[in-house]
Amino acid sequence: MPSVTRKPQTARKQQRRETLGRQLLEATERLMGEGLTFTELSVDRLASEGGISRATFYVYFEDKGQLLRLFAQHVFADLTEAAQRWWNSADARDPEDLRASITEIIARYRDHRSVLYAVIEMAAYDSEVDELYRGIMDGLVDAIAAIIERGQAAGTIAPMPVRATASALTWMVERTCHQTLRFTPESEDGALADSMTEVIWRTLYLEPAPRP
Amino acid sequence: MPSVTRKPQTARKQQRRETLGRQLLEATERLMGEGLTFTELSVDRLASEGGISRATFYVYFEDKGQLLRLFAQHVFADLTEAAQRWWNSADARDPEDLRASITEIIARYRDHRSVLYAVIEMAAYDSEVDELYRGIMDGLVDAIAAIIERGQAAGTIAPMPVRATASALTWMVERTCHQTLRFTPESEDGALADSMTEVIWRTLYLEPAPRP
DNA sequence: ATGTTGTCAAGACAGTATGTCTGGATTCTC
DNA sequence: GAGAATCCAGACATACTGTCTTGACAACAT
Repeated sequence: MPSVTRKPQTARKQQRRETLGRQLLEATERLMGEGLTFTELSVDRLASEGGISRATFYVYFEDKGQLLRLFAQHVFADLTEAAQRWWNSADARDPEDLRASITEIIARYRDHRSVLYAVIEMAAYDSEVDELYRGIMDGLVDAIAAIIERGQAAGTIAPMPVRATASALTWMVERTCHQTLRFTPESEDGALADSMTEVIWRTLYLEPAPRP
Repeated sequence: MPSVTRKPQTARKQQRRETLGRQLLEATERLMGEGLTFTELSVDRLASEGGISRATFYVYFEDKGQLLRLFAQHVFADLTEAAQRWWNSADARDPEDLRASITEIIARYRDHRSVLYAVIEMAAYDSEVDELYRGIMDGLVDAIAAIIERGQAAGTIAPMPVRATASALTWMVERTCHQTLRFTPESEDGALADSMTEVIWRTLYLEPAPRP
């Protein structure tokens, strides 16, 4: 039978889990900032850097994957918030709005690049992380698909395969951020925003012209 | 001193390495076809499936990474050949040419998806594989950048950040193939080609129209 | 103050992988 | 058929994972 003398302290444990999560997030960012890969980080190294023992780590987390999924949820919440700005203003057809939204997404991506890098890394071989990441990205694709459909209904966006185009644009932003931010300094983020804005703008909003 | 009685048989060894490489490639595709991840494949499992012992594997290959880089070189040669078709015909500004090129790239990508998936997977945490992959992709970006520059010089392509746009389009194709081909059947490759053709066409060749 | 409870670090443990290195068997080559 | 190359089976040291136990310590209720 369950304990009678003391109520289960799952809430307390949950709180502790989150505290440790924050500590370990900082530890992860520190270690990855030194050029280490998340895969290369052993649980021992990670726990030590976070100020706890390996045994304690396993009290609160199943494994590195669960920890990373915890990190990811916070980061994705922030990133999705930035993306929201885009699709809230998408119907306005204002290129400046679009550019500002893309700029915001790039900035958030840069802030969280350590965790995002770890997620992408682990998604490549861990199916649970992969599913989480794909779920998030699918959500973004859906939102853009909705924009395209609204635009087509209103006659402001040309006919095109909705879902596939939304997917192409979404993954373009994701992968370009991922590959570019790793090596280029923040000072070039403007050019990056320009070119992605241009591609999206021309794809979605430019009037079709007769082809030669 | 070096052996006198028998000349070093490095050529022979090299040949054997390639034979084994082919065997192991087939083994890899077989195992990954069963849903296994390249990371999950132990050297032991891989060698057994390829008909050799683990010890023999280490005679011919440093580790799984070197083997994968060997695979990758063949696959990339084939893929680059397909991409060549695009930039050979790019100046012609024929949308049908563009669509045919993209279709060809998708088909080759689908053929080699096991190895490509393994490469992308391992590039995420192995810096040598990462460098190989980035090198290949950089080559593609360069080629597209050259197309854009030629087009701009000829006045057929609008002013835009050359390198960043080339990068965005390249990674769009890469990532969309990667994410889409994993889950959708071959029958949908046509729609995929349509939408990517549309994005590239509109980005590069469409006449600018006055913005609202 | 005293005993109960939750928390933690430390260490032991089995299981699995890696990469290296034997010895002995087999196959190739001259 | 002798000598060399090639292979396999197995042993080895190392490293990491995930589980478990132990003992120390602090919070807390009575």
